[in-house]
Amino acid sequence: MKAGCSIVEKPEGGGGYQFPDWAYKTESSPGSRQIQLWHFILELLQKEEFRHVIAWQQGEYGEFVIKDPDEVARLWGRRKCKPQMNYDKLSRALRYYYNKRILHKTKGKRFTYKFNFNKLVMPNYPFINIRSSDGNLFLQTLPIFCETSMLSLIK
DNA sequence: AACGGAAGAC
DNA sequence: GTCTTCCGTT
Repeated sequence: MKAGCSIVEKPEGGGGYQFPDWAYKTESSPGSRQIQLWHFILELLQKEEFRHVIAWQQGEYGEFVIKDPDEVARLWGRRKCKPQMNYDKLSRALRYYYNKRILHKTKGKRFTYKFNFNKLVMPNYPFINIRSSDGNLFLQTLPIFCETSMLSLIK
């Protein structure tokens, strides 16, 4: 067993889950293995405590900015028990998402990437599962859903 | 900073 | 398969 690998980062008390189940289904989803990087990114994005580290870019739905690359890498490394993780390696993993159509780069904007939510999430997770106990809060967290597929379902 | 090939871990 | 590690190139 590796040293320092027993960390279980569960959002506690105040933070709570603002995110639908599927965003946390990293270990319980059918046939799944380890946590995926894009799950982790969404997780950070969803918590206010990490807003100085990573945050949604206002104006562009699904676009986010890594404000502190070293810290994001450190947190990712801690989660994956990879103490040697850094932004160079993390960003290589992000680049592999380009062909998978999970992410793409916002060219010209430093440390800025964009989720392809409509391609990635909606086909995989039915609308019914995206409901949170607090609808308004959810809309703030993931405006992309309102802008794309959700609207057509609501209207 | 950002990209993507290559090899390897799991 | 999903990264992690390393690294030459742009």
